[in-house]
Amino acid sequence: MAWSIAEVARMSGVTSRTLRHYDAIGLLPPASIGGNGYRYYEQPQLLRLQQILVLRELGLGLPAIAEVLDQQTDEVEALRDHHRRLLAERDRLDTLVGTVARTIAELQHRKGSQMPKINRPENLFEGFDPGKHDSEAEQRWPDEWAQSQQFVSSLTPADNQRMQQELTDQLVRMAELMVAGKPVDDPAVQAEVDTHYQGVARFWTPDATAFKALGQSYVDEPQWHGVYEQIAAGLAAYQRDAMAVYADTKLS
Amino acid sequence: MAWSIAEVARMSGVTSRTLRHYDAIGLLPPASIGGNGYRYYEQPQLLRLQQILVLRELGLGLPAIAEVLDQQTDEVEALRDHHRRLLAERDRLDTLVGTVARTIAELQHRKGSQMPKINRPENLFEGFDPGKHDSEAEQRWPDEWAQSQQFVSSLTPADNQRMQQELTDQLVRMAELMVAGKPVDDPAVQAEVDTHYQGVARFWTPDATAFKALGQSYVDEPQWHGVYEQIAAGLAAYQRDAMAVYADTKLS
DNA sequence: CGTAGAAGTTGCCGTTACGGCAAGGTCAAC
DNA sequence: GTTGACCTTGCCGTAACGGCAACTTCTACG
Repeated sequence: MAWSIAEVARMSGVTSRTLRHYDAIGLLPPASIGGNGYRYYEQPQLLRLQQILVLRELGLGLPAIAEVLDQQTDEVEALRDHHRRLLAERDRLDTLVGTVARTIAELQHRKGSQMPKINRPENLFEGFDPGKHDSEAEQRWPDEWAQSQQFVSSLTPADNQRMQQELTDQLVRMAELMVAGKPVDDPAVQAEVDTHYQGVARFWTPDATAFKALGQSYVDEPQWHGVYEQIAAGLAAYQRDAMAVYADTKLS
Repeated sequence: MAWSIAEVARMSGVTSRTLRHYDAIGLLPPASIGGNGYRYYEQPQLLRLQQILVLRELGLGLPAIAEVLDQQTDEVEALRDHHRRLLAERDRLDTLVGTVARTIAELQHRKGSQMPKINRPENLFEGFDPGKHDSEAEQRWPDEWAQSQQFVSSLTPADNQRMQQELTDQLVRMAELMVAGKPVDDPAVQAEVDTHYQGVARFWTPDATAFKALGQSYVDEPQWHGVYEQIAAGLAAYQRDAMAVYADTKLS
């Protein structure tokens, strides 16, 4: 009784592609090949296939399986050899697992303690006097300055509280982008600048030059600079650069 | 300062072939390419290469490394992912190691129609009468025999208990070596025989011929033979052969 | 200034055990 | 005769390069 390749595949659970492969490497030649080139398998081939699959389950390589089944190598010997390699490989993975785990722990430790730290102080705007800054803005854009002052005076303490909260959120998000290494022209960073711009626009509407000057003031004005640097080192300059890009691409 | 590919290879310990590969897959493009097609690297590339090698040491794939270094993926996230895969693979190998070991044991069982099982009976020396054996030794080495008997009579029951414990340990270790397929001239086996020799030397000091005869007696004398075979089938003959090798190499 | 030798380049094959696909021939049934 | 299932060979791809071949370029030396 001769079986076709698909029948053997169904009976054994392997694919016909695999059977062709085993034929190609000489591991399991069919019992006969028809005049049409078809492969036909019989009982001995099925037995051999089962033996192949058992050894394959153990992770033995196909050349090693062939040697064992062709009696060129003692089966126990081959398996002991294989066992040693498995042990070595498992031990290697074992130490690797430990190394990777320690690396993860170290990275998290470094991130949370030493390197680019992101703070979120509660009293960020404590002692922040609105009149003590923006002196340059007051001189260069007097109309807008007056408009802005009028808006500020209309705010309730609760309004102030909420806006400070919003701003702190924005700063922290920006700091995260900076720590993540995003360049200032990254879309995510620019989206954050846009949020900032919308916030500023509630007070007054800066053009490209004014917006860049505002960014520069975050670095120059000690009060603003202190606020930014309290969040994360280098954030003031990062914010200024991001705002400059925004001014150039969206405001001109 | 620009370095050629071979200079970078020497500095970093990788091959130039690897650097070309990293260029080909876009992982580490050179800083510039000369009109002659030569690759030239500079400081930032060296830094990136070091980062690549660190992550490669952890077993991370090159595409994953590229994602991490290009800030497309969080490093900790990638490593956690990698850690999970490593754990799964290690566990797979772990079960495979057990499966292969059991298969080897089963094959040996079938092959010798005897189980390579190692027993550790508590009553190994129960009913063991020192006077009922070593009859040949008594005749061939009467002086040493008398000396040995004198030493035996000086032992307390606690001494006897301890020495039986020691001997059982030795036998079990020897059985493990046998089951592991070690040949009798394997260093580990010979080290075990040496321990055995030191133990015997507390009673008397056999030469090569006497030590071989002692080993043979473990096979011939029913009481000793029973002790060895209770530990593992074939252990008596294995011990004898190992002792013969030891006598030939160390005692003559 | 010509040439040898070192060093650079691209490109292709091989590694493991197949998976997937394409082009084309064959078989069985209607 | 046609259709659809089944078969064939053959090539590409996988991970991370190693190795080799064929060819060009740089550098030092007599």
